[in-house]
Amino acid sequence: MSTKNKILDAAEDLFAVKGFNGTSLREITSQAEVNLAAVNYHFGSKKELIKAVMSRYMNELAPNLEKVLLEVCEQDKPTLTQVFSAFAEPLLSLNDFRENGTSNFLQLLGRGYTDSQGFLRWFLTTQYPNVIQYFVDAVHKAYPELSAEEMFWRLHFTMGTIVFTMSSSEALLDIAKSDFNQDVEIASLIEQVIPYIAAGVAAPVGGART
Amino acid sequence: MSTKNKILDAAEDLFAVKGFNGTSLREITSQAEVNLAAVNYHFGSKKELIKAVMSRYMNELAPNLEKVLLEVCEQDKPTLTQVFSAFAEPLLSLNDFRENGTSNFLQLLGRGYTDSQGFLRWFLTTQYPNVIQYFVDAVHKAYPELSAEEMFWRLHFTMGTIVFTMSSSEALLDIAKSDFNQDVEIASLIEQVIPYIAAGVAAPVGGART
DNA sequence: GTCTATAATCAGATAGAC
DNA sequence: GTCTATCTGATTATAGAC
Repeated sequence: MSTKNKILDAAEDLFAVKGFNGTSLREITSQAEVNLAAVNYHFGSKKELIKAVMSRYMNELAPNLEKVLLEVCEQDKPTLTQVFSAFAEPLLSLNDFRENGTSNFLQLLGRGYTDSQGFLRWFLTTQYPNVIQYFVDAVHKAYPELSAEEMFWRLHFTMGTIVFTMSSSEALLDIAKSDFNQDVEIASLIEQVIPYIAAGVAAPVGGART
Repeated sequence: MSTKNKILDAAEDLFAVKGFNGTSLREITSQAEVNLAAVNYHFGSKKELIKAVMSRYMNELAPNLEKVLLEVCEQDKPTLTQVFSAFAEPLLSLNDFRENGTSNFLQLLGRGYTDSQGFLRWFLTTQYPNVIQYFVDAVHKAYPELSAEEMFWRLHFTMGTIVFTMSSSEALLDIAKSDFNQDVEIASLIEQVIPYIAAGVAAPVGGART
């Protein structure tokens, strides 16, 4: 395996667990068993390394997401559950791409939102605008009564649910195991979150009474 | 104002924006206009300072939360919307406690969950167990069909929604302003999130079809 | 491309004068 | 309690030999 990939793999694992700020290049190169200077040789800087780690996943994921979201859009009257379920398969197939790919990617997503003051949000919206556009279209088709403002907020609530859950998923899965003797996999976690976010987005406008 | 409080105030503001890892003691003391050595004199270490910042809010908030949650529990058949709405008033009253108190506190909560690898979760569950217990009781009374496992997951989804939304609230409020010319306040954000989380927690067990 | 060595900077913490 | 000065160790990044 090339030095570049060894660095990417080690960086990904460490970033997911300890965050971008919390991981030093020394930890990365030592876990990757390469020389410290290799990071700057291959990537130029730590910031570029972070981008490279994220791009590797997004380049794999984006075409698949665009495909399934377009398919949902082509239906006459898609349901919100269908929209959110569409994410499951592309996300889970990241596990074939790399070991723990799904949870690593979602954790990185969470880290990027909170660690680096919006840098990742900028990166995603400028580099992968289609995914976001298709998603908004799909939700709009499933729930046309939702105004643009309400859609904006509810999608961010949803992003929060996913990203936060996944960025603390390791701890949560541990607690679930010790408290309920329940050996939850990332796949079933995704299954559990879908009804939650679908119901949240589908909530009646202007105050639910549930 | 005492040196100790000047440090607490500055630390709080910086921690909320840049996270615990991302804020140095030098930044804190310089913004507080006190000497660098004062932090270690008054608090002993950076970790203790973090605890002190969080405790100041929790000691203010915990009794109020316990009170309103007990009130909800005393009702015959509370609704989930009532349970979550109960949080609004104590949280918003943090704005009287300190400028931007509500959003600062919620951002700190979010930081603590992702920055420091579970340290804050440990801190809250061991130092303020009553709040959590009363909350779980209230939700159980409003939705008794929910099993302990499902409750566990849905409450963490809810925590994610709140915490993530608030930790990126500054950016989100900016976007909302420029995109929709909508001047949203933290209070109306809380109002908007309540139907979302109430619907999510209330989602039918075993797969919603919405 | 890979290495050693080191520069330049910044971190948290502390000793000791006042 | 507050200050200056400094220690110790870690960080990112780079220069230059091989």
